[in-house]
Amino acid sequence: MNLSDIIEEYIKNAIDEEEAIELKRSELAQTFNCVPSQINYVISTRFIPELGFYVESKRGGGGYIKISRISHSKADFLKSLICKLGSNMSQSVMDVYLRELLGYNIIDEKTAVVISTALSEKSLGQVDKIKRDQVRADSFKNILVKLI
Amino acid sequence: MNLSDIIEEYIKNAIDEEEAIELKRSELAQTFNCVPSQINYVISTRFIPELGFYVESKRGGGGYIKISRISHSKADFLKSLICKLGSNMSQSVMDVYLRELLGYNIIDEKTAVVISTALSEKSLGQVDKIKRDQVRADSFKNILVKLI
DNA sequence: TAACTTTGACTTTCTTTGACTATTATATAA
DNA sequence: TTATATAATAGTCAAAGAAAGTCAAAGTTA
Repeated sequence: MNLSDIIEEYIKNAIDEEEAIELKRSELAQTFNCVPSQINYVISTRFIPELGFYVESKRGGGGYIKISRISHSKADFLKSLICKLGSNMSQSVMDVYLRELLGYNIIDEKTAVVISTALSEKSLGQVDKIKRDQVRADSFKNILVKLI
Repeated sequence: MNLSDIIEEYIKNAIDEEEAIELKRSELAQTFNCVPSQINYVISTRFIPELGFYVESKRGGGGYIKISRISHSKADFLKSLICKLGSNMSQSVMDVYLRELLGYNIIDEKTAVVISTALSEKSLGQVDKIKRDQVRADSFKNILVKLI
């Protein structure tokens, strides 16, 4: 576990049951003995909307960073997700979506793993590299449609 | 016994009773006084799913290589199925296997649908027809390994 | 000779750091 | 009271650092 992972865990722990929490970037940085911008790094890689979080902040005196959990209607979510998808999808982007679906309880852990594995770079290894992302997008969309 | 064999033994020893271990590629390479990529060689030749292992890793600071034993407590069924599978699988053959897995309660209905959809002829439509059955076999095998 | 092993140069991914910028609240000056 | 300076925050971005991955050439061995 690196520092970013530790900070991530700390924040998730702090949110826990709450709907949202308010942090002081500089305090948190001091707590973990890192530069303040590392907090931004952690937030921008681990508390993104795709993972079910929403972040607001304010600068200046009394500034803060507020992290909230977001909740969504499942059907709407699936539909809008399908619309959003293009004809290409990398494995990492897919995994982000899967985590998002997980976060909203639209799929369970096992299903996420199955999909991720089925369409991993490894599984599609025999497909031309250029086409892999297209095949993945096709398949993923078909699955989402079935899930509705 | 060559170096790769020794490293293999070392890792197997380290896993021993454990479910999984986390290695640092560079540390291990130092321990055995070899180049880091030799660790990849050992892993890719001796810790493959067919031999009962699966491997995950992460690059960058705090990176690691995690090797897990595929647990024995789970159905031998999956293992023997994996061994049985060839390098080609049509959609209809896959669906037969899925129904079988369903019958043994190894997967649930939803998972079966997801897999079937993910690897349907439609989903793989962009893959050359000749390769579709190979890709499906690869992917299916990877899924089975994950299911263990 | 064919298969397996060892090596190393190059690539990719993820993290950490720090200099510089932008915004907000508060104190001070006009 | 209003404008301005100052301090207190947070944001951005790119460079440096820290792993792991890939691939092909060279070496070994059966």
